[in-house]
Amino acid sequence: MNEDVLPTLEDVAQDAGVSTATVSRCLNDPSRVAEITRNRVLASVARLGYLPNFGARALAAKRTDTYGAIIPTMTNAIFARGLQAFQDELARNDATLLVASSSYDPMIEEQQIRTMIARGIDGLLLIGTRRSKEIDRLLIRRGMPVVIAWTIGRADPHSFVGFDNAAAAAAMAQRAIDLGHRRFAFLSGERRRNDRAADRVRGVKRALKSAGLDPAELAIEESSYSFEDAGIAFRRLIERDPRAGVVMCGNDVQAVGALRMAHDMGLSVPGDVSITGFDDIELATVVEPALTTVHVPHRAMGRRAAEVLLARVRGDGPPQRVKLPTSIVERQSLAAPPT
Amino acid sequence: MNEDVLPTLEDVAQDAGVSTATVSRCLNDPSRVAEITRNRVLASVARLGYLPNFGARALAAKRTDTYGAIIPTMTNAIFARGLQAFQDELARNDATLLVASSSYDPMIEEQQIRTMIARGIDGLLLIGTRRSKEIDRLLIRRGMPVVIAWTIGRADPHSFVGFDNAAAAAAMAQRAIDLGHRRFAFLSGERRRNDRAADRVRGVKRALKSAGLDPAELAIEESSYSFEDAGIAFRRLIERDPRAGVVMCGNDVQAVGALRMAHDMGLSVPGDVSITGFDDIELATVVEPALTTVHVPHRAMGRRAAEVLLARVRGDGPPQRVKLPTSIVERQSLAAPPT
DNA sequence: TTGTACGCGTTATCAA
DNA sequence: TTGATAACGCGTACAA
Repeated sequence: MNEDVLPTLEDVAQDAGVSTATVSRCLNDPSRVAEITRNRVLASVARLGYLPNFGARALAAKRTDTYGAIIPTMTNAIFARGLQAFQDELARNDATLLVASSSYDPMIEEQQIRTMIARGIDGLLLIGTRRSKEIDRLLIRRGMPVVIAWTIGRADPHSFVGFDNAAAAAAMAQRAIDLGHRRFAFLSGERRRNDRAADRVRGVKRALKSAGLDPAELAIEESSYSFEDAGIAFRRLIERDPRAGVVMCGNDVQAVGALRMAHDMGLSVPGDVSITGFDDIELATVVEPALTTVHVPHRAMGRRAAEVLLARVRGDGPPQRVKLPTSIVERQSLAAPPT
Repeated sequence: MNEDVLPTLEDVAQDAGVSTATVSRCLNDPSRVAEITRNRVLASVARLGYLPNFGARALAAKRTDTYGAIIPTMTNAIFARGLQAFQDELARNDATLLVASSSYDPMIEEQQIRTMIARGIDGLLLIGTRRSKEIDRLLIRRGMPVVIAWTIGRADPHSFVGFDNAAAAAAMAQRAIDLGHRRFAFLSGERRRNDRAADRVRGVKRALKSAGLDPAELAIEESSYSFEDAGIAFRRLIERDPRAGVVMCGNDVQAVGALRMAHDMGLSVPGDVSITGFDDIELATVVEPALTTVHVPHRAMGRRAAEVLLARVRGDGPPQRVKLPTSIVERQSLAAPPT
């Protein structure tokens, strides 16, 4: 039946009665070969079931059409959605996606970046800006095109496709202030390892300050992004300030954890205390009360990130900074404080 | 400063005063080189910041240490968790993960399989068994190690790491029967494109039959895996059989959609109607009432799948069939029917 | 234990 | 428009 070994360019060339160069051209730049020969070659390709050898192609062409993405976790819907959009856009451009998750650990991320570079990726998607100078230098030295998503960094050699975390959080705080709230608490993610979490807290403090409130009075607790931990942190916040009118949360998962704990503590939401989320994942709509939260365009971010990265690799101009809009989705978990 | 080109094996060899073969050995099989030379070589590697060229290595070694995974969607927590575990295990073995999602479309999956083969993966993780004979033949012809997860197929050239979908669903039905239920409805995923969905329905019918009930009376509606669609399908089911005592759902996402629709329709759960889920994702614990559902060991599946695949690539024996246990998690959404 | 030298399957340059 | 052929950078027999 079939040979045991896979067909090579050489085999196709022989079968079609042309040189390997012609076969290669047929595959990579069909317009440069006469239609009649091209048809003959493509027929041979199909008949032999030829597929180019990836290693050989990468070696000769110095590119892999492979892109890397390192995200904090795959199990949060926000990254999953963004990643899916990123991959879809890559696929549309005949590129494939290499994935790793860092568990929000910069050291792990650094190792994964090295691995991916060694894997010959053409470009890299990273989340946020918290990483060592060394690894940044390595990226730059290797000329690796990088797009950073989920945030808008300062000027940088890298591209950015994200949104203003501080401004989005500030807007939500302002909304609560407008409703008459004066006592705020914040249930945050780990700010030390996560610049988006830090930015969100910063945004809220800014909003408080410009409303004439004292940012120093903002009670802050940090928790991991699990329902369980978030619930515990929520209880600590309430214990610290039983009169807090709004507990703003770093993301929707934490907000749902807070919601559940509030329920367990016999607190009504938003009657006794308001709770706000961040991200607007589907989860926000199925809990009771539904979460008032910040809508973030995750899919658009993933897609745009891929576009920016692909353009960069193709050499279309300098790094870009794409700032996407966020909005507040009003549902039931935020209301005016009891009078 | 630095050269514009990246250092090669040659550069390292020159720097360390040895041959390229020795450097290569240092990197791939350190035990085969004297400690003193090895140290010198590794020092050069570090100083020059050498990283092996992926294409060259793949070409010469005929492997890429890259594994593919094609899953229906990244946005369902069950696959996200499994995929994360799969990747973690790969990383532990110095391998990386290539990802694509097929949106439950066999044609898309087929194209992605081809892309991944061309990309030179060493092994492949697929979900379920619904695919064309052709693509299966291609996989076999190329000698591609494949592990199929989330189900236990029949004997096959491929490995399996999954669970018995039919038996798990049957067990849940039996639980409801034991509670006294007699009128069942099933809210399923699209069975035509999804063998796990089909198996689950089959399992329930089997349980009904062996309890002396008529499987033909089981009302079935299909929906996509979104809260919205599932809610609509739930309403159709209730309209078809207003006296249904239990609506079993194909997964937790659908069950939550059903729960919400029941709430909107003024039905109390489990007072007026019981609802069961499948998967046991975190979501199941935060809704009200919490879902009684089938617990599936997603992480273990991902990890074991990686182990099986890696073993297969290393040539450790024939394909394996790993069957993992499932269990029923009793929460609040299933109760005895009103008497 | 180390070195020599060839082959892996492409792409791309240069001629024809 | 097509064909020879030289890289591309590494792994690995085989030899020393």
